[in-house]
Amino acid sequence: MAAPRQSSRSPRYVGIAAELRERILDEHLAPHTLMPSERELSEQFEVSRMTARQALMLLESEGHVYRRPPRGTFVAEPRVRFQIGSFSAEADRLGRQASAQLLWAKALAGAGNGATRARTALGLADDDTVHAFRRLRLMEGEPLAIETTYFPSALTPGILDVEAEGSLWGLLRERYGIEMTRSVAVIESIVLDEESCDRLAVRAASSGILLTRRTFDQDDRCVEFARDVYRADRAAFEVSASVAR
Amino acid sequence: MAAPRQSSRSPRYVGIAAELRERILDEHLAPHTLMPSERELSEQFEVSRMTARQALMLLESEGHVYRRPPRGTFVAEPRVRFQIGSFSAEADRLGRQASAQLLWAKALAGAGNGATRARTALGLADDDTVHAFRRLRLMEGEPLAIETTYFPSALTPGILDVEAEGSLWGLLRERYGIEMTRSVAVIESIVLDEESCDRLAVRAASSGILLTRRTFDQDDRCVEFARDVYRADRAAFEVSASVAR
DNA sequence: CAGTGGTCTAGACCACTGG
DNA sequence: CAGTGGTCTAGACCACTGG
Repeated sequence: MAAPRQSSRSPRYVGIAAELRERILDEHLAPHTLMPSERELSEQFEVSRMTARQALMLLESEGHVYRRPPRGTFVAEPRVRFQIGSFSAEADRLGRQASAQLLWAKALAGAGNGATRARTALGLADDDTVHAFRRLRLMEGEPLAIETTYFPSALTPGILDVEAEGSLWGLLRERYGIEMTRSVAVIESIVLDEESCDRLAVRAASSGILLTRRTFDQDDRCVEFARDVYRADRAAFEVSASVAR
Repeated sequence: MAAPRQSSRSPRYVGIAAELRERILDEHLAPHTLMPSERELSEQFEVSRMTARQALMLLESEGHVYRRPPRGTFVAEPRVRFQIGSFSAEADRLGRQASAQLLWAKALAGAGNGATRARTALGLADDDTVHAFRRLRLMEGEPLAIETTYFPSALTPGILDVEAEGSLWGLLRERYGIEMTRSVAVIESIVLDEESCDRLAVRAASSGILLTRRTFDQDDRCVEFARDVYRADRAAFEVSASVAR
């Protein structure tokens, strides 16, 4: 029940995490390799299970391992590098299979539901409606992001009736003659909410990257507002910018 | 010593965090307002201190509160929005005071120390040297980022002897006639290492945003490689991109 | 010196999975 | 049914700060 001497300066769990991290990196442990359980670690390092647990939780937050109760803790895969606004294109470039699972599609009017924010971003009036899609995006069958996309209803009649398992931007081009030309986005680090964690198959309160995007067409109209949530342990973003003078 | 019924579906600490989050948002608690201590919460909610602690740690990871032992837990400030490659410029735009604290400046040759990686990024040969700076960047006196910047030595003779408290890009322009024109960057979510946490005055293993950047000049030579680490709770990035066809 | 968060112990019960 | 991680208890000692 008593705590022992605090002889060394850095906590036990940090040292245990460092040793496990070294094992993963130095021995090039393959992704999905099973790690020792919390109880095994607590015996090996002669600490309580809560301390062993802290070490594994640190490694998880770093993206080195992932946890799948009640199966165990496993070595994680490296991150996928994305460019703004092109989940499908980036998958193509990497030679991987991208797909989308429609969660919902609806027309939004009035306030609330993100409709107000979307209308503002799209430069619409208060009584305009928007068409909205929420889709789970997967790469090689693994869920990586949840995209919520808003289009002005006036520009996209009938879009809600189309199957939305592929590229929405492709649909805009082919069906509505709208060419996306540039995007402006904000990227930030967030904690994922409960629903997102479920959908993305990560544990509660995992770290995520929020990308909020406005996309403009050939006439420089804002034709898309999107709020995309990515798994922070699996995604990185590549961006380019010209330097302001 | 025994755990109680697990009657409701969501954990106690999530509910406690939700209630505290609501207090902060609904009552518009001012940044730096003192929150209840772990011991106070454990009494109020009739849970053990470890459970109250879990709730506060969740709020901390969300950026709603920050902790300053042994003073207590406080309401956090909102995030600052950055553009790629312009700490000083963005501070100007926001009407805030930016500054830099030089941590070190040196010439790097041979392998290791990030020199190999910097040379590769800058397109240099193995026997070229690079000039490197590490600086703590502050806004209104608050540390927000640690920048590590590499320049080809051949292009920047004598740069190590200049005071580096201001804009390095300004220095390049005025002293070396180098105009930065565009940047390519990768943004990802990381866990901050021990030294970075110390410098940025956040707790061990806090979440950070890593921005790795290459910047090109008027002749499209890569003249800068940078590895910048931002506090995830205080920074967001605004980027723009043209759509690939 | 009172009070804080950080770390740690040595247990407990839970839902859930795969063999 | 054995084993996992998730949650939780009821304590403990620590370094450190501000009054």
